[in-house]
Amino acid sequence: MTETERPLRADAARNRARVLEVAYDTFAADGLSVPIDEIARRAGVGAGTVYRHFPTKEDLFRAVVEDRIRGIIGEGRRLLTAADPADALFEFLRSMTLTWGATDRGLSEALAGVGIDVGKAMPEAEEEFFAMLGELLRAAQQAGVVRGDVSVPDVKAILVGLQAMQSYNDDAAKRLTDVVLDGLRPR
Amino acid sequence: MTETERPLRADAARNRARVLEVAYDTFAADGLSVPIDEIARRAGVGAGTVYRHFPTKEDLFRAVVEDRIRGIIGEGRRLLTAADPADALFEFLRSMTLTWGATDRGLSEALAGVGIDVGKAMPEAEEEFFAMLGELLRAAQQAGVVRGDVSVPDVKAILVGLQAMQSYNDDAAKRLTDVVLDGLRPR
Amino acid sequence: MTETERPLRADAARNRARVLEVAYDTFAADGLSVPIDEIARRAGVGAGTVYRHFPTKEDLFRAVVEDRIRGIIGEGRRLLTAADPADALFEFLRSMTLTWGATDRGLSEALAGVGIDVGKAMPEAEEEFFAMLGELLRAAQQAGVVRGDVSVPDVKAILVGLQAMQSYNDDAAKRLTDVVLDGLRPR
Amino acid sequence: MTETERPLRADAARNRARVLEVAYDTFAADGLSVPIDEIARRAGVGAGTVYRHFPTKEDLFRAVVEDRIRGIIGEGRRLLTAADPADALFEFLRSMTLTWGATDRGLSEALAGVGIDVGKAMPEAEEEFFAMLGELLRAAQQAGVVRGDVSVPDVKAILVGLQAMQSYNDDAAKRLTDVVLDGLRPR
DNA sequence: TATGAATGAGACTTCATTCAT
DNA sequence: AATGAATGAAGTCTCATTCAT
Repeated sequence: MTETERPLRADAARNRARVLEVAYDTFAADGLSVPIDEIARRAGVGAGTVYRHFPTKEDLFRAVVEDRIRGIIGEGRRLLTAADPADALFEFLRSMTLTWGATDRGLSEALAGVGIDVGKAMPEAEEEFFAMLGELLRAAQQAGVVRGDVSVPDVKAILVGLQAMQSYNDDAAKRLTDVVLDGLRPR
Repeated sequence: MTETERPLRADAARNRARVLEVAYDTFAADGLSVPIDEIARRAGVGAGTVYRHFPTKEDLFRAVVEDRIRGIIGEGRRLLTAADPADALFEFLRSMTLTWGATDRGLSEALAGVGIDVGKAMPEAEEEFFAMLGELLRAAQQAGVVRGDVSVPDVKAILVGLQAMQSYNDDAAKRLTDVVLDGLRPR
Repeated sequence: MTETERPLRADAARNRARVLEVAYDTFAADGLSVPIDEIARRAGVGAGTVYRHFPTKEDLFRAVVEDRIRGIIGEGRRLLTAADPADALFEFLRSMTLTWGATDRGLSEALAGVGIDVGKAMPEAEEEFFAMLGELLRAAQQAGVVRGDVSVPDVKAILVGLQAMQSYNDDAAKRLTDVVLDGLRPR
Repeated sequence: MTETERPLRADAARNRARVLEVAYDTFAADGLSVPIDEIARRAGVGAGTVYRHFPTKEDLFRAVVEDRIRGIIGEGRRLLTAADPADALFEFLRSMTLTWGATDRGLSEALAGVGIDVGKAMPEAEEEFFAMLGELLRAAQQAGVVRGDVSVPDVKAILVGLQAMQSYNDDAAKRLTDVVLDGLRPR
């Protein structure tokens, strides 16, 4: 019933994957303001090829960031089931800050709304992300390890703050993340 | 000790001050990516005049941000003497986040290292800023209201995080700033 | 006499016809500046297929326009035999302007030499077209309804003017075509 | 009371004039689709200079075409007073077609609405142009040399047609302009 | 043969910086 | 010193044409 999108030809799929991979790395290393031409150059393709797969720069952002966010959502859900639900939220925020944030500048920018508005560009992913955060938050609150007056958008705001802190000083972040997160615990 | 800088002619000084003032407001409102031409236009001078006083855009950033940082340093010292030293650090961070941060986009960007690297661009101001932060921190630690294992760079990192949180969601920041700061208190 | 062109395979012939048909409609509706990719898409074939049958965009123009011109030539000859020869020229110019011109932007452009030079691109068709026009003109002149000092190229130029007038203001053209054509009658 | 637009600096005025002059010639010779870079190159300035004086391509069109149209309006008014009012309209259309049209492809395109919509881009000039045409038409109709059922838009449409005819075949136009215009006379 | 992916030369536009007036 | 005009290197995106599959 959905449109049958025929699979990409092998070479095209390879190129698309290559562009996406290069875009991942480049955005991660240098942020979202890298020129498309630079990405094309690093991928060893013409600029037109990038534009064939991703008609605007925002489409490329979307593809990269959406993939990342889905990975993050998966990570969150995995923690929900695998780890102690009480600690899952803390685990998640710690991992987002110290693992993902430390290696992906583009992702941090996207989450902070710099260069792309995730809510507008991919509302579904945003929604799923918030839903997942909600589950983590609820579990933590029910276990009594997080204050009851904290909302999901609050957690997102905290995350943005943690990532900014991490970008600014990775070393300090390693020690401070838990300090900040402690603020979320009931007194 | 210092180079002999002949004093500016009166009109030149006036122009410099005017440019700086306009740059303050403009960077505060629109961030650091505003074109120089726009600043010149709003200041009612030619672009060349801006470049005479500030040979590169970064020099203008530096001047604006340095001035801001000096203001902030003053604010910190004032709190140290005027307020209860125990609360001065919390007061300061709250004010930086909710008052300055909320009205000065350029400053937030600068503190977060977007567009300019404060440590490299104006080491002296950075140093004084850190010194002031150190006094606030020491007072708070001596009063026993802040954990002993927190360093000055840690406080700066916290500040950057708070401002990013504020930029992202002003509403949440109003409630969460104290929550985050609570994390700094001894358990 | 002619080069031995092996007949197209059935499916190739079908594709060629399909492309041509889509190109007709598309050029008619949107003019000659439509991208080839768009035509390929609408025809349901790959761009390469278009280029196999028409090695350059101009070749496609040529094919479309030549076909149109052959249709027009047929129309002229039909009028010569079916209608009163004296009125056939006027009928023809009226029909070209108000019927063909009004529905075929690409044809108007082609006749006016925008995007393609018919005389250079398809001399044979041009020649036949002129021959047909000559017959219409001669008949009209012999009937005494057109000035004797008007040549075939003159009639073509008049036609181009009429079509431009029609493109510019269809409403005015409906009233003015006969006014302009009146100029051709002997005083 | 009106904004005081300070006069351009001498060198800027020279450059602006040079760009405009080159644009005149280039548009006249090659039509309105010439790249801005090409105009800059021929004028011996950087592309940025063209954009300083004419922020968009349409602004440059406007400047060139508006100047031309004002010239034309002047020509029309001159004919109204200098020549026999009865013949002024015919003189004007003849001149537009055989003198201006023959040397200015860009103007013909503009009048026909190709590349720029004069009515939208410079409504005042359009209005003045139509007003002037109206005066010419009224004078001719009062003198009894033009049919009473012809309107100002009709005259404009005729003009577009004549210019297209001229573009297509200058030689024929020389003989046919009067033939076409004869159609406007009462029978 | 058909496909549609890849190419790469531009097109328009912006803006930090330099320089003639 | 001040002015604001000029420069030219990007940056985003389009499209006729070629070519691997």
